[in-house]
Amino acid sequence: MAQKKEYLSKNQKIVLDIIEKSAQPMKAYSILFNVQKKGLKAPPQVYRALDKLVEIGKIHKIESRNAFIACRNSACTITNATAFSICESCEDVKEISSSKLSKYLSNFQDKEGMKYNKYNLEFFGICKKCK
Amino acid sequence: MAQKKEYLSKNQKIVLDIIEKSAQPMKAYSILFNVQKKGLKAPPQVYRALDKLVEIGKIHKIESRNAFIACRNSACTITNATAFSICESCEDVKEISSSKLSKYLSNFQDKEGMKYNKYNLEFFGICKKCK
DNA sequence: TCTGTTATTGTTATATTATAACAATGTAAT
DNA sequence: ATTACATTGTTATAATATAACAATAACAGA
Repeated sequence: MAQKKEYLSKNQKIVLDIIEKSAQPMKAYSILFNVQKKGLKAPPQVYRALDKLVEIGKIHKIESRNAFIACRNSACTITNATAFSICESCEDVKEISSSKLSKYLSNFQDKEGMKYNKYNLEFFGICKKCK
Repeated sequence: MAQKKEYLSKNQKIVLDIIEKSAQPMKAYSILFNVQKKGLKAPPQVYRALDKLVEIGKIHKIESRNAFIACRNSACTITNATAFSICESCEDVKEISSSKLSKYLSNFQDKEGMKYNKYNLEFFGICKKCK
């Protein structure tokens, strides 16, 4: 599950660790604040790590929130098909893993028959706790 | 089709006009630059208009690009179910209107049976022109 | 018409998110 | 040792967005 962490650089590990420990998406500058004790002092150090981690699928960016969440899939390489549920009240975010949904969207074609190699879907609502 | 524009305030009309004239999504500060001749001098004036226009569905925000695009639906009130195709080469963006897709997503339930009142979907690929 | 209420606008300042540019260091193969 | 390449460190700045408050306009009810 965490095997691939071995291939990560020092800074990438540090940033991934802090995101994985968080139950919720973290903002870049909140990450920066939290890793300053580990020696990462400047934004580029954090953003570089974030870029790489997104690229390899260890984390995902929640675009509507400018925040980053750890990927909980066992494989953690799915960077091209992401879906999230976001509670608009408590801002709780969960990754949705529905093979039915991902099949449907991965096979989606538009009117001109164009297919896509990547998508990101964000659902919004009020979660059970907040209801 | 443009009936509802009557209910918009002066600044809202100015901002909507410029976005509607653009074939592509516009960034907030590009909008600001373009409306300065019309008297809107500061970011808050643009962002307020953008917020309102998004709220009433006249425009949509492309979250992955921090840009705003005019809604081409006749009704222009659909603010809660949006889907876009984005070319990663030329950055061309089109709103997808597929009743099949919107039905599928509007009815989607997660594992706990939770339904959502809103979603935003962004597809990425290479458009025909760029291929 | 007056008056209170609400929406809209104008304005300054500042917060938040993200990248450019370049120097320094580490790593690993030859 | 030398080269090549990835990673890190650092400073500065760009790009995106909001807070806070004053001024004005729009408008309904007394």
